[in-house]
Amino acid sequence: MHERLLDAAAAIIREQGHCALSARTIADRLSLKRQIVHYYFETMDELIVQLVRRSSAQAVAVLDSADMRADPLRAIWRMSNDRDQALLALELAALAARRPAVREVVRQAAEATRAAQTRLLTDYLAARGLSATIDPEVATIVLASLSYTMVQEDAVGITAGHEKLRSLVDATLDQFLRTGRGTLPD
Amino acid sequence: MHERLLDAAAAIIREQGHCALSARTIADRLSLKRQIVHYYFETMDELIVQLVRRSSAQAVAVLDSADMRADPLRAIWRMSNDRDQALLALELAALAARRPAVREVVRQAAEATRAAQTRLLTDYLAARGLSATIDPEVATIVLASLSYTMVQEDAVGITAGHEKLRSLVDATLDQFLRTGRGTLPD
DNA sequence: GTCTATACTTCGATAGAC
DNA sequence: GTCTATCGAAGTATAGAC
Repeated sequence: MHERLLDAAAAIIREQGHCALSARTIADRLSLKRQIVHYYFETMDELIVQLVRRSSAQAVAVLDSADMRADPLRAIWRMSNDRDQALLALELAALAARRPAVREVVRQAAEATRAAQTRLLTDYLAARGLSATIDPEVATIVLASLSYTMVQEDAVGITAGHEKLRSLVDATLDQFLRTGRGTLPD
Repeated sequence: MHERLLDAAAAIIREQGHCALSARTIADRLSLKRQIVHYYFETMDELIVQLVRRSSAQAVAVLDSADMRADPLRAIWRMSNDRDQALLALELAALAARRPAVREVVRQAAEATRAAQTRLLTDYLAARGLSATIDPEVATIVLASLSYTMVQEDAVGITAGHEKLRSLVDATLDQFLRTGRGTLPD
């Protein structure tokens, strides 16, 4: 039941935003009474903290798995473009900015994801004897930032320029995969 | 009073997030009773719609003013890095994604800002007879995306890689201003 | 214009029955 | 484990006094 409550919480945050998260909305989704939440979690803050820890561990596990290593930049790009995952991460960040009790755990989760992405790219370069023309950590931030922005904007119906941006990123990643380096013209 | 209520609403959203926005928190900030909000605005949705329209008009006016034209890319970069403005825009976008009644007006506001930024850059290039190596609209999205991401992350205490990213963007914008074109190495 | 008063809903959290 | 019952606080909104 512990896990099912966290699943329900994640679904609510993704579908309706973190403002909609409450003991009632979680329990309703499982056709239970809202007091059940307080039986499994002392407070709502504690529930959120555990949700963040679980999501972060899953994301880092995927990043550290073997099938990300063939094309790490595109893997990061695809992962950050995963709509469900991105919306959850965005909402958790917004939540953390206002809620002291979950701030630190969200900060740690975000930095762990960033570190795993950077490690993935650094290992790729080292294995091929390449020296990057851009810092690997900066590259991961740029990719994550662009994809999160597009997911966020898509949710509002803003699409101006998105197709062109996706084409540019795809072309740049293709070039990187073929030649070991690429440039984003400005 | 109409304007003061909108000012208070904007301040609450910036400081505490859009979940904290209510008739009560707005009125409290002005030492008034919460019912005053319903005298000036039929519903909370209507208040938010008017706040979005006002903020958008102000932003577009700044972008269309003469002192942005000397270095448009840096102007866009500085503007998107304005903490107060960025936090308000991010919260309004998050709010719009979940609140049908304000979705359309936020979408229009965001596309108006993007169009004004793109126009600024396009005019700059045309006045100097430059042809950009990157689409102006895509350039504005990249700059806005990177700065919004850093503002958002700063609010949570995430700082990994931010200094390096700011240095890279600064160097790239310097190069663009000097030579009329620049490259973001990847 | 701004207030008091009111109605109804949802929130987090606790106590205690079964 | 899950429930009913209850609390105080906060939410939107309306009616009506001054």
